[in-house]
Amino acid sequence: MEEKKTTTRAAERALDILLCFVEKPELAMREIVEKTELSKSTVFRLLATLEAKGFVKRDPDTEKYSLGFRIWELANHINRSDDPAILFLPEMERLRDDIDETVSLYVRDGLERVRIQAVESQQAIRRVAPIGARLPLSVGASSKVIVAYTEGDLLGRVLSDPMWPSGIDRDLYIKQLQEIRTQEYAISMEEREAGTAAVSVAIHSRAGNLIAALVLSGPISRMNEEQMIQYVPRLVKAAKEMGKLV
Amino acid sequence: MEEKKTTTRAAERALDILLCFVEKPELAMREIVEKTELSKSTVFRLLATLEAKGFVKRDPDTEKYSLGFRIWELANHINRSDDPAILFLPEMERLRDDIDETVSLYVRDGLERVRIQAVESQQAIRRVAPIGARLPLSVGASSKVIVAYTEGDLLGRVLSDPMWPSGIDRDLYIKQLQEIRTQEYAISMEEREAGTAAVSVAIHSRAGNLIAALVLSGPISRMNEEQMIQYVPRLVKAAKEMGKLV
DNA sequence: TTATTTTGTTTCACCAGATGAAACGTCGTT
DNA sequence: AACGACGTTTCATCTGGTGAAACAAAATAA
Repeated sequence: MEEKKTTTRAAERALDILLCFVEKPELAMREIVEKTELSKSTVFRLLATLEAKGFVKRDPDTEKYSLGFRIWELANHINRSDDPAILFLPEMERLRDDIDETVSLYVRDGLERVRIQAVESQQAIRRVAPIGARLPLSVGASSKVIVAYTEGDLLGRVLSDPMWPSGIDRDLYIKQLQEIRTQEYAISMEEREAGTAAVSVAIHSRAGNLIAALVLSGPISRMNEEQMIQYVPRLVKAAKEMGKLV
Repeated sequence: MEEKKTTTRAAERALDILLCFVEKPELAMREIVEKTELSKSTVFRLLATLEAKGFVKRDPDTEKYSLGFRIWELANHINRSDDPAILFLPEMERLRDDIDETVSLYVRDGLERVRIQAVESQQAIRRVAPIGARLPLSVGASSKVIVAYTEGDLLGRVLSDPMWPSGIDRDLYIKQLQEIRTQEYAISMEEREAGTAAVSVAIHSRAGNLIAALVLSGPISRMNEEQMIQYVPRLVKAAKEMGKLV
């Protein structure tokens, strides 16, 4: 699509290696070679660089790599309020007040999504949304948003996950992802839970990275497809506002 | 000194830029150029790379850079128990039990040190050590250990800090740093607080990075110079053990 | 206002140094 | 002993990272 090449390959690759640890906390060099599709020598050298700077460490027994103390050090210097869960809360509340359905925020963790923030509708019948809940990436509107906008071979790994539900058609799933990328929202009707519908959009940073999936969910009695589509512009607006904060 | 060159320059430099944010949470490009002593073009390109991957973000108004959401993301995937404050606690307790003086752990934050962990002596007269206390890098045994083993121009910045105490001789301070690097421990007698003495050693990661300063402190009535020097081997042993954990 | 400085962005020719293939080492397994 | 899996090192090739310098934009001075 866009062709901007003001980036440095070697650095880019080193950062990619760091991001591998989001999938799995401990990695052998071989696994990193597979994930990044770089040559053994390159990964070896970049890992040596990262290790020398303390960004990764290596267990001398298992010889596996994991994130090093520098990450911990940097994390201490990142503003607590940079946590999307805190940063996005006011905008989520505004959205909930406008529509009065439950609003959730999901980020990916490996092959799952985690609800890191939620504000519930104030109606008697409402979707309850405990923070911290973990759900698979195979079903649900926000799952598809996350997979649709994540670069790399996440899709392949989700599809080949042994936990993939036998009731779900892989080809349909792939087709839905395409649709999501063009229409920029995802809808699910009673996909994971009977009686529940949801509509989700992606939150991107200014640089274009996927930060999280924003979801509006409620009972199908109030949320038919037509209704949900009418909510989309409001959702998109909220996601844009949130993106600006990151 | 040591000549190992299995590292990648570009990646190394990108990581150096990230570490600049430990000093100051918001940096203009110019400041990063100064700190890293790289050329403008290089910093510009590397920042673009870091921004594209979400490791730094740029405030569109001030045009200043700060750490991005990826750091937050990685931080969520680092084991909570990788925090030195938790990781080193058992070894600190062992040390305290052996010597029965207060043991503290300091890390640097800008031009200060922060006590991130402490276990106190169980004697009636003892050094009390509240966790979270912030002290200047100009005085105290652990300050000098931190400055002595930190690469880059930390020393210059400490010396030119307007907060430098007028009572302390800069040349003496520099000389003491040299001594610390050769003898591998630092001693302070009533330097910051009357009646208190301290002996400190560095904790290095296996890769050779300074993680923290380990300090034993107590009343001068029990801690004369001779006595403290006898404690050094035990301190060094503890620091070695801790270094293995990182 | 115009001149000057400071800071950020883009271009470009050069060649340092990043790269991947392949060889080598070192385990553990059959 | 032969094999395979994984990590390490070497090396010839040539990509792509580099800094200087030009350019642009914005702030400050005059």
